[in-house]
Order: sequence, then structure tokens, then C-alpha cells
Amino acid sequence: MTHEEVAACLAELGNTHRLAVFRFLVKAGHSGAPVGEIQKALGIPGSTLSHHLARMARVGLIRQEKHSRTIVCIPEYQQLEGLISFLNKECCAGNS
Amino acid sequence: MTHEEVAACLAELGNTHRLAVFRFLVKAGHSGAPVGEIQKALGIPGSTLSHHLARMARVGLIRQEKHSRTIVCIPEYQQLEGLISFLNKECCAGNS
DNA sequence: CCTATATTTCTAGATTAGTCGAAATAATGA
DNA sequence: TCATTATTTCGACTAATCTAGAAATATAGG
Repeated sequence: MTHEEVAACLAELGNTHRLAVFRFLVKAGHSGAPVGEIQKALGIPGSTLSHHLARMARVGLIRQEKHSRTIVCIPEYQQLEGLISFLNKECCAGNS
Repeated sequence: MTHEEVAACLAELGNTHRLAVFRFLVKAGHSGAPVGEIQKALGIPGSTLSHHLARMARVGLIRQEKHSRTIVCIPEYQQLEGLISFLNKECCAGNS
């Protein structure tokens, strides 16, 4: 994971709506949740949510699988792990 | 650390310049580095750097100590640790 | 007091992000 | 085929961010 990729992911998680979406998806587990369910749970207008989901998918924080009419969003755990391990390695060196 | 505080910190680290500054300060260690040194090392114009440093200080990622004419920037390790622990607790639950 | 140094504040332009209604697309089932 | 449901794309607007030169501030040393 490069410096730029890490910054891009952090920037996406650095928005309260998107962070809330990610937390919701993690609670939903490996099977994720459809867009409509996220929308109902968090009360975000469809077009706004769609925009945020697209951004998160673009940097690999989630993936979207189409099942007939619904699109299921699944958190990409290993991407978050990459992020955490980067922060641990590159940003905690020298810590007490 | 609240949802909003976490998002704010992640947003600040989600900029390549600021992430580079933070990484540089962590390498510098607990004694930190003066603004001028960061500027020389990373090649960022003074006014731009000052802006980014102020933002990072605002969310508690660094602190700034004035020693005569120079201002020393010090990374706030416990803030980053708070961030990492939040991501681990709230965003990794259910992971394989 | 004056000059040099370190850093910030001011200002302004350019770019990007966030928001959301309305229209468009896609798939299902009657 | 038609209506319904799920979601996206479009379009438009506002707000925030990024950038950096120029001027201001603060401090040290001569």
C-alpha cells in the first residue's frame, strides 16, 4: 500500500457519513448489506449515499455485488487492515 | 474518542502533504521538529505548510511548542493510538 | 535600534467535495 | 408489456479545501 493509497483511504473514512456506512457494513459482517438497507438505517438520501458508496468502492474500502435488482455492499477488511498496519508501522515508530 | 473526532482526524491524515508531515514527525521522534526543518525536508511553501500544521494541531494530531523564534511540532502518539484502536474495535469486528 | 530569521496571517484564485431532487436505467413479476 | 422496486446518473448549487505570494508579527543578536 503506497503513501498515496493510504492517504486516499483515510480521506474517504474521514467523512462522518462514509465512516458511519463503513461501521454499519462491518456490523453487518462478511455478507454486507444492500444499498437500500444502509439508506434506511442511516437516513441518507439515495443519490447522496450512492455518491459516497462509489467513492468508497473506488479506493477499495468496499466492494459492490449486484444480485438481481439489489446491490450488496461488502466491507473489504483486508484494505482496512492494510491501513491499520501502515499506521502502526510508519506512524508509531519511536513511540513510548 | 467520538465518531466525529475520529472522522476529523482521519480526514486530516487523508491528505498526502499532511500524512507526509506526520510520518516525518514520527521519524523525528518525541522531540519533534521545527517548522523550518519540515519545510526543508518536504519542500512545501511556508504558508501552505503552516496551514496544514494548524489543521493537524486543531484535531490533536500534533502539538506545537514555541522555543524562542522556532516552533517545534511534536506528534501526538496517543491520538493516533486512539484512532487505531477505534478502527480495530469498531471496524474490524466480525473479521476472519 | 536595526537587521535577519522563523513563522503566521491575509488574500484570492482554483479545485474538489457534499448535497439532493429529478430523470434515467435495470430487473422483476403480474 | 406495464407497473414497481432498487439504484444510479445528471445537473446545479453551496461550501470547503488547497495553494502560495505578499505582508505582518515576533524574537534574537549585533
